[in-house]
Amino acid sequence: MTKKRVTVRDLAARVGVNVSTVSRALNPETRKMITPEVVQKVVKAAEDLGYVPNRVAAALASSRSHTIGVLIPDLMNPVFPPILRGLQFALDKANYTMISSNSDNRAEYERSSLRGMRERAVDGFIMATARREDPLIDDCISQKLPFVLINRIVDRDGVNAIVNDDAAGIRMAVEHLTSLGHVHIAHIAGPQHTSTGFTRREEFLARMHLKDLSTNHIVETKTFSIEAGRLAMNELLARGKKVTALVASNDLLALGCLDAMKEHGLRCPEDISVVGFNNIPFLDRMTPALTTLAIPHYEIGVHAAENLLLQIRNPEKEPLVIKLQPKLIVRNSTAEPSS
Amino acid sequence: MTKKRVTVRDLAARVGVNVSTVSRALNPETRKMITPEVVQKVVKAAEDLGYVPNRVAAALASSRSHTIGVLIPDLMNPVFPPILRGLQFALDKANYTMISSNSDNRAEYERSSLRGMRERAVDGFIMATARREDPLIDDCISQKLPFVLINRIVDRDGVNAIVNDDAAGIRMAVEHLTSLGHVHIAHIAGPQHTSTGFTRREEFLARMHLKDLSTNHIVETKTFSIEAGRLAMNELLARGKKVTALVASNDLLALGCLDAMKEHGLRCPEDISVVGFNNIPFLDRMTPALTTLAIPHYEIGVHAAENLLLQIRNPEKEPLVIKLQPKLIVRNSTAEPSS
DNA sequence: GGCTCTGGTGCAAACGATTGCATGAAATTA
DNA sequence: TAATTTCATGCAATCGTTTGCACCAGAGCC
Repeated sequence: MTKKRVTVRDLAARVGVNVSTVSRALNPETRKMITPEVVQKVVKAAEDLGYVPNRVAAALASSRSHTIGVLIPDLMNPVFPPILRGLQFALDKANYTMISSNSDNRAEYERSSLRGMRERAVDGFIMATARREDPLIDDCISQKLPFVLINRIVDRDGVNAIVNDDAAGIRMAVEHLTSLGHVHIAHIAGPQHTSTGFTRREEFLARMHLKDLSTNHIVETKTFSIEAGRLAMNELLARGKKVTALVASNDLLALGCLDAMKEHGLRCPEDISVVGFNNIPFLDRMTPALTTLAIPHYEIGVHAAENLLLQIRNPEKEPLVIKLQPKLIVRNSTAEPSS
Repeated sequence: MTKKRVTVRDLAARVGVNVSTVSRALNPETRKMITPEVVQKVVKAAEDLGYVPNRVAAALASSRSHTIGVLIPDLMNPVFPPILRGLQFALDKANYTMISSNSDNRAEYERSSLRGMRERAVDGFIMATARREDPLIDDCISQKLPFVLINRIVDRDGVNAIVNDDAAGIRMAVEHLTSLGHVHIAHIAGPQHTSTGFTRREEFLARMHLKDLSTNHIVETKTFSIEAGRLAMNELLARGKKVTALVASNDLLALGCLDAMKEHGLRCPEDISVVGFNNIPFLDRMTPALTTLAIPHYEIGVHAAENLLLQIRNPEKEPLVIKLQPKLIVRNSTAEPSS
């Protein structure tokens, strides 16, 4: 009537060995302890009986769930899907799965997500939600939970992270604009509590100083979003100072800037050149196509997963920060200043 | 030295009750069996000791993992992130989590994903990967696994699904074009093994027949992708027949069509009007901004999760198909025929 | 005041694996 | 040939919950 689940016990009975032998025969890591011929038989029995291992039981017994948790601040931001693909690719190879959660940037939600994941006994975390000072991450450290940060990093060190080389990116952006002849360059800075927003702004300042250019045209935003970009640009324009180019802390902000410019009857790149950051898809089809910095998202995912797995296998592993290089993609939202 | 995990046993000892009481006190569904005062004490002890329940053990014991599996065909397609958000929203409320997997449209991968999820003892599935005839789904049915289909549906019935009303969408698209005065209308049809590609094409045929318009201009693609759209459009143009408008089976195909048109020196909408399907983000910023059909993605996710949970709680539930209405978004990739 | 209910708890058996240790036979060595 | 090592396998405890059933005291009933 009620066809019960097939368990290792059933396989053991059928092959005529102990469950422990079955367990070892089925687990690639312990398979070598068992006579190939027995392994053979066990595998066949498993197929015949349609055995589906119960990873939940395995997780409980071994206290390794082969699952990791992923915290994403904003799934609607197109940078994340490719990262998730990269993660999945690398995790698959190691027979791990992920449970992911989108926080919409709400710290409280991140905390409860993390808790939920811990309850589900994940073996580690990938976090893309880090703020520069983040109690959640301090908790993870003090509780010795394995994790790796992506995109955003914290101020303290001793953590594993795979990030974009933000400073290098801004350097390229500024270099690009100045080489076109721009001197009145603005910066729409992202949230300063995130390392991305902060680092990009810092480097912008540094580069501009180096070239003896004015850094008076900086506006900070509260979030990385189109709307925030629009508001910031409105503020910048309201100041009435001369600006012929701007670098936005990311593409969404850049889009908002373009919207605000349109509202003010300003053209891009004729009146103001704009460069973004992230190279999100489809923006090459806009008019103007956005000049931006491409980031190897997929690779970030792959590296993050690999790093995390290393850490899980060897908790003593030295923390590692990998900075991947961005690439400047010049399109037609940037041009020589017309004035 | 090694601070052990806090378990129900510890709480029981501290409060001076049996573990079963602790378990019942902590579980909202059984809490009412216990004296409020005892519940109180247990909860306090849990907080004091920093108890983190082990859902893995709970899942094993109760054979309900409170986890569902989600199969996505192409995470890079912007329709999916909002669906995932909708899913997460509805699952959260019920204290469920999801593990999701992106198949890149590979049936083989879907099969192994599904297997992996079953091993992880998920309580049900959300599948966006369905082909019209899909052995994987037949398997799920015969094994009585709870699942709900989203976006795409299978030919057989008796399944739960939350889909867009594709026929209605195409109807609107054709209506829009004919009311502008178009008569030479082409259709770039998506893969016919998916219900979306198939239904949209069928309805296109039906509508055109109804209006006594020629249906000679149909090209089918193998995938829903920009590149496939480009190739299809090239083929259509190579036929050399007069076409003043086209409806693409989805936005990605529409983008490909626009690319092909550009290569051939054709303008949109002056030479050919184009309407897409899905309303993916940022396409309102292109030139021309794409006329398309908006689909309530987030709601699809919410409904799908709710439906699945219902099904999990009551396996005898009657299968339900919900069709959500799309909305025509007219932008400037469509205009009156110029000739 | 005896008798049935009832509702709160305790007991102990699952759930389905993993894994340290014991065991015994075969293989190696002296 | 005896002693020793090695290797494949078995034994049984364990992981941390859930949950059916037994139990008992007090409440309600006649």
